[in-house]
Amino acid sequence: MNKSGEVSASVIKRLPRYYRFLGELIRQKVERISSRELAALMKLTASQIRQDLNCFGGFGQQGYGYNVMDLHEQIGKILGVDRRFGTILIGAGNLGRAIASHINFEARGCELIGIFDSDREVAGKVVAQTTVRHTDELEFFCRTFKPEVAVLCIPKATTQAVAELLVSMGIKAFWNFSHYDLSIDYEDIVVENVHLGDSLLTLTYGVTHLLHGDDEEKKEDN
Amino acid sequence: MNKSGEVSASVIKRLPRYYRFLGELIRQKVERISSRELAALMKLTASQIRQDLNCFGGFGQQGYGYNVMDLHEQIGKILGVDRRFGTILIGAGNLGRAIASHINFEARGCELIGIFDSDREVAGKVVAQTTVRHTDELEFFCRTFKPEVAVLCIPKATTQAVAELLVSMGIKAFWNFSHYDLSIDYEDIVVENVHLGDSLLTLTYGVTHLLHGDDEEKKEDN
DNA sequence: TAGATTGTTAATCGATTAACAATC
DNA sequence: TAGATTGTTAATCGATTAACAATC
Repeated sequence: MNKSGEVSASVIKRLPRYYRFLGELIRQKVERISSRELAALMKLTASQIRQDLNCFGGFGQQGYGYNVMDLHEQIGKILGVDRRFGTILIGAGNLGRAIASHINFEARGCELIGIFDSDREVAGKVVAQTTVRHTDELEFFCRTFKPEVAVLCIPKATTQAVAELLVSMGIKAFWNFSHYDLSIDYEDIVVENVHLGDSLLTLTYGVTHLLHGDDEEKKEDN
Repeated sequence: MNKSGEVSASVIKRLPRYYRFLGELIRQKVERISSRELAALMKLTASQIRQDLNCFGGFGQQGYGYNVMDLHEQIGKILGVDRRFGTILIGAGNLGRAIASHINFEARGCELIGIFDSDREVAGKVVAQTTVRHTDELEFFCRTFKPEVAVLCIPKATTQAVAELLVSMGIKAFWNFSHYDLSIDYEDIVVENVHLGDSLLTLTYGVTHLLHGDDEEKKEDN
């Protein structure tokens, strides 16, 4: 945590991983854990864990460590998993359909209430228990149901325009899978870009240099 | 770049994005660009761009800037897009099928030569011009075709075991979409974990705190 | 040559790690 | 109480930014 109450992006990015590991520990019936033990498990330092958690408050107890269930719940609250942000998905192609059916939105504070596609062939089909609507209905839908989060699985070329329309309809956050770096000029819009292609290229870099004996390499991401 | 020839992970993670923006500039027929102009476009500092590029060599020319085509090609070579790493994908569920058809592997130095699934109902079906094989054939396939990269789109529970088998069959790198943090004990294995759930949670954090007037918020990733 | 912009060194900033007093 | 482990401050490390001499 810096001078004011701001939590740095590095810390925030680690929170979901803590949440995930704590969930797993609950499943394994672990009741308490020390920062040292958790660090060993997650391949971090105990120091970092304590620093990270103390950005949000003192969740532990000296001499004991952390109660797993309690810490899991606290981090969940910080992340907002108890929310129900109305969420729409635009673009029901291969990727869009996979995201819609593969991701547990509810477990992450979002509720998928609408799927849209500009292709009239696709509209009407059912994906993840939801009937795909044509994008013609988008504005009416937004006015009626006021979704706050939009998942973009549309081509690069249309992304900027669609995003601007959605912002004007009240969308507050984008989970952007399009190949485009969404940088809205509006303030107070949250953007999370997922560049799968970039991720694969990072891997390619790794293999390329591994096989070429730049003997430093030993990658492990999170 | 640190003392020895090692390039830091932060720099490597930015390379694909440079590559992407330069590709776009080529499409727009831009011939040359200065670090200052590129920085404005990518929302970075000119200093950072010059530092990053100079980890790999002097690609620019004083008083002129960088030749876009040339720089694009150089970064491509560094990433390894001119390679043809034999690549297999395990798990032809929703996500696996979407990845197989949505990602341009060839443009990123990988060639998708096999898709596998443990479900006999799925095996035999065609995904991305490739017939899905049953995992029974996996070992024989690896011995025969010697793939180096594996894309894992399988459930959490099976990931560790599958990964270990694949390492023993000579796989050098994993693009891991399973919910599991793959940390192979073997050295010289490259892992790129894609945690879509974590990414969505980061977004949820953003919306949660945006709407709650932690007025600092103004997120824009990578 | 003069102007522009790089490559590179030095300064700053932030994030991670170490240390330890507080306390359960 | 004694032992363990946190919360937090201080030290270190690395990454980003600024500055500027080199050079096209």
